[in-house]
Amino acid sequence: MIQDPRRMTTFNPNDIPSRFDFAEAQNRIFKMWESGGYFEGNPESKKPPYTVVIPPPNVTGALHLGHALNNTLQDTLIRMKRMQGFNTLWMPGTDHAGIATQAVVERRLKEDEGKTRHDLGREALVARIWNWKEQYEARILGQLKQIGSSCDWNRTRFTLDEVCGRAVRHTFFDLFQKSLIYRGKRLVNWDTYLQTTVSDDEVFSKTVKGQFWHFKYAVVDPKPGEPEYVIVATTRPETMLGDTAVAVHPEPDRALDRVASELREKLKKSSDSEKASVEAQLEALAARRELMLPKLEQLRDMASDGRKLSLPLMDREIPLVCDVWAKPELGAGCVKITPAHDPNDYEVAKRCDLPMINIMNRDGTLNVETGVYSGLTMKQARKKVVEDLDALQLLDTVEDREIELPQSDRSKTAIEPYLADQWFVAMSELSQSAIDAVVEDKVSITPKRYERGYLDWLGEKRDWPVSRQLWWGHQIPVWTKTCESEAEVQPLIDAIHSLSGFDETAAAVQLEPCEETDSDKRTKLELPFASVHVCVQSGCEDFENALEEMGLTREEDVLDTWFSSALWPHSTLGWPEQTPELACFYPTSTLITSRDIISLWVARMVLMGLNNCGEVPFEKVYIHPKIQDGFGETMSKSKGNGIDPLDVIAKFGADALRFGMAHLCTETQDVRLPVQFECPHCQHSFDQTKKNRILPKVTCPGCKKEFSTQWAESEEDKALEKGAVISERFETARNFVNKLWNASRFAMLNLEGYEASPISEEDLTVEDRWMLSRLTTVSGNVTAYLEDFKYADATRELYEFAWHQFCSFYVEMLKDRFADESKRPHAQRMLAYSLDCLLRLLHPVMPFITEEIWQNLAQVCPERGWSEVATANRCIIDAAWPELKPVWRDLAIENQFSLYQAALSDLREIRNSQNIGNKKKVKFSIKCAADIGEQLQPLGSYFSRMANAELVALGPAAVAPETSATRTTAEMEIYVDLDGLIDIKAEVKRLEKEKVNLEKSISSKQRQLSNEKFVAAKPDLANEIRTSLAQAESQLATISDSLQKITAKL
RNA sequence: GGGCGUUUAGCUCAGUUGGCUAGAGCAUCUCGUUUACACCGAGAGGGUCGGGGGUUCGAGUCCCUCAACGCCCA
Repeated sequence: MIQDPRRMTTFNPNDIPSRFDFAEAQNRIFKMWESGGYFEGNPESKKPPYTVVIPPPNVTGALHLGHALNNTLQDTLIRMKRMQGFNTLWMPGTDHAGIATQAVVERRLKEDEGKTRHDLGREALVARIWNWKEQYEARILGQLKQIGSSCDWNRTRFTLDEVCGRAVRHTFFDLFQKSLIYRGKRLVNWDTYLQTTVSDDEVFSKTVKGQFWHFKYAVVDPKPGEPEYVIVATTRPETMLGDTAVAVHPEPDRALDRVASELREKLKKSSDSEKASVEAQLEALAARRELMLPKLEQLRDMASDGRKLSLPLMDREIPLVCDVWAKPELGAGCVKITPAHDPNDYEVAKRCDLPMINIMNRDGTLNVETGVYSGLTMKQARKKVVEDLDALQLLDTVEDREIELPQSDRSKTAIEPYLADQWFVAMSELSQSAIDAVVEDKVSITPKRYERGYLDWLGEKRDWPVSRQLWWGHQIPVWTKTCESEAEVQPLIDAIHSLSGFDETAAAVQLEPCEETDSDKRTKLELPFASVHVCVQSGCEDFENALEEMGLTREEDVLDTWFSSALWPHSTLGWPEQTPELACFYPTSTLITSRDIISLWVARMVLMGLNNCGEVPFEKVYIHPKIQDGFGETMSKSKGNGIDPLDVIAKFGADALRFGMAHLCTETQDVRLPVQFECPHCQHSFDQTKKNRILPKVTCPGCKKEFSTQWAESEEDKALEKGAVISERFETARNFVNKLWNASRFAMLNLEGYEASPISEEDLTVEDRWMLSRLTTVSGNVTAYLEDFKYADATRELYEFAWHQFCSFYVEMLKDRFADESKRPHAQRMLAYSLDCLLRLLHPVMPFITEEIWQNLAQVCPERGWSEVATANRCIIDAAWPELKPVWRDLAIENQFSLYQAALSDLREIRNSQNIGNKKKVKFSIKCAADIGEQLQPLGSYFSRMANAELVALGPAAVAPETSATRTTAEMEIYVDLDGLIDIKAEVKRLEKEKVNLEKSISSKQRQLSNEKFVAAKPDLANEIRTSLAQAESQLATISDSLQKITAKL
């Protein structure tokens, strides 16, 4: 009986339950680690640093299994590094997730109170979002801790907190000063519901049924021979109100030639099934060329001649222009140009210097530019425009057609291309730096195939629109005043410069000339000359106030959420302050994330890290798989197939969740995780289907009772108990936890009387040496696998070793030795030593159970070791990572042991096929070469425990008993004496099968050896095959002989 | 349309540079409560490696092609 200081109770191995009470242990152990300061990175430490920054989860909601995977992998890595003696820091935090969070809170506001954000006002809405954030952040951090994440929680950051805010402002100021940030009018994706710009990444396109409308635009004063109308086609008739031109192709003949030659290329490559269709297209094109080319050339000439068209409904003359955007192979070959509402038309307008007319208000209704259509929604306007054109007999034809409609991922409403003032980051130089970092291998991406997407995306060097018309985010630190005339500009700038507090480190000035657009000219008599923008550093409130007194107003927009995320690796360490943390932990070591944000986040972190700190933010990036459900669909709450990690933890435990996650994490592919409902009444689990996963309540097929799901809304449904959504795939891991727990329980029960002492090499038995050899190999492999992010390989190796080698063989064999007083002390030391190593190897993946066992082990054998005995670390979390002596790796011993394993497995198979009860002891002989006999000799006694079989003869002289079952391996013949027991038919059947197998194998080997080219090319391999052929032939002879004998008894 | 990935046992996945009878877990079947563990132990059955073609002495593995599925970018 030993006092246990942790529990202030008496530790008795007999009291250890046969199952690990993970629910109780997890919280207790996590608190112990946290209060012990084990998670803390120390910037003063002399140890080499190892840093990981968490991909900050969005505060929009709870974590899902993808997060569980992501954080398991990070924690596994950081725990191994901690044990390897690094000064580790895993930096935690959450992301404010701008539009996503604001959209969630706004939706709730609308649903619960019927209010919009404008009813509430900026300050009140932001306060509400902060409230939401506090709630969800607490939940998210709680989830991360439940998973076991060993982050340095005292350093938890939030992308919108003061420290990150300072970094954002500093960065913005720096880029502004370098003129890498500028303001301009651009066509943006406008979400009319949220009334904000959304980035390209937040837009997805949906294919819907629509129409393709053809209109006639009259030619103004056509010359003789010229058409009276041109026909244009569109899927969006209402946009014609903003048309400022119609384009035709400048070289229709060459354009048609190019299309034709592309088709011919395609024809060469296409399969038989496709050929007919491509040929038909070519013919149609040729016919079209015949028919249309003169007309297209005429239109081109009209355009060059400056001919104008009359835009119906608007009474506006618009030019006919030449531009390559027009497609001579389609329709009438003319395309209407709406620069302010279509990305392609916008480009045309820039090339042809066309006016741009904005016809939309921010809420998606039409503005005053559209005259009588003003105030209508797009949908209403479409109907009216079509009707009005029809009434004027300008509607030509209408075709049905599938169209791609851009949708906002945030509001799920249609996106309108919209011309707006936006702030941009110029990407040319910044992108190049991030490209170079990867090309020069300063940042390595694993798996390597993801490099390409990263490089391609950065290679486009598209400027980054960073302003968002939101209230939740970092407000852009720019104050602006518009100057009506040139004369005002310099005095204003002078005045700003002479303000108290102005200096170049605190404020920067940009002048933005106003772009002339046709629209501006017509709506305002006098065009303002320019805008003066002043960007202000943080901590200059007085200066800001002074600017406002001068009549400058602060930009209302906030920054894209990725702007602050891009700074995460250095902002969290305190940059721009030169903190000890920054000096110690930057650049960080490894980033572990998912592939969908390689460009959005990873690439931007690299370029911002280089810009701000002059060094890459991390050396390695590991991209992990994505988790899908059993149908290959991504998991999400909105589909009903999302699994809450906490449900998995509640049912299987955090270690099982983690082991299961790591076990799934293979390099090549995404993983499918079939999803089940678990009945809260009878714990029966059954597969989710696409049908039942969207129901508010489900009937359990086991107990026939109903339970509710996440969709329950009615009072009646909500009153039902809620069923969890889980996956049975974690059972394997849970069973493994149990196995480990019981193996260690066995150890505690048998370590009574343990006396610490160095292990004497003389006392090592064959099985000890085998265990040491395996342990050495496994620890080397696991280390290498984890360093290379091969999590699945590492867990497979550990599972196989712990279960099928350590438990099934080594522990079983120890039982005999524990029974022998003289062998007991050495056996105990070996058990303590090998279990100790195994626990360390498993700790990164399964931290809780290994810590619990470690501390229990300390109760029975606090002092352990090999050649030197020392008191084990108090906690396994910072125990040293196992480094075993390479000389222990002994293939000869492993081969010797596998002889025993092969014989054992044949014995067991005979017992089973002959249906011999466990309690019936059998006698058997092994006929083999003398050296094989010598190798088996020391292990011979273990056949008794492991197969209830007594080895009566071993070696070349052994003979088959009169009535026996026979098995052969490459090196041995095994005869089990079955006098009075034998099931002859079963044995005949078994032997015949074996005979067929051997014959198959022999003929395949003979075929190979008779192949002269093979023997010449691979002599070594041929020799091996010769040896194994001889063995197989000898086996066949034995089997045939036995078969003959036994058949005679039938 | 472009790029990447996947297709191996009923399910989820391994399978190094081509080389002996293609492996594991779960599920199925048989036997078993031998005191660490029934969340256990022993054993068995189950695969023309998506289809076709090629290179090779030899292809799950390399090449071409067709098909299906998934993801990313336009």
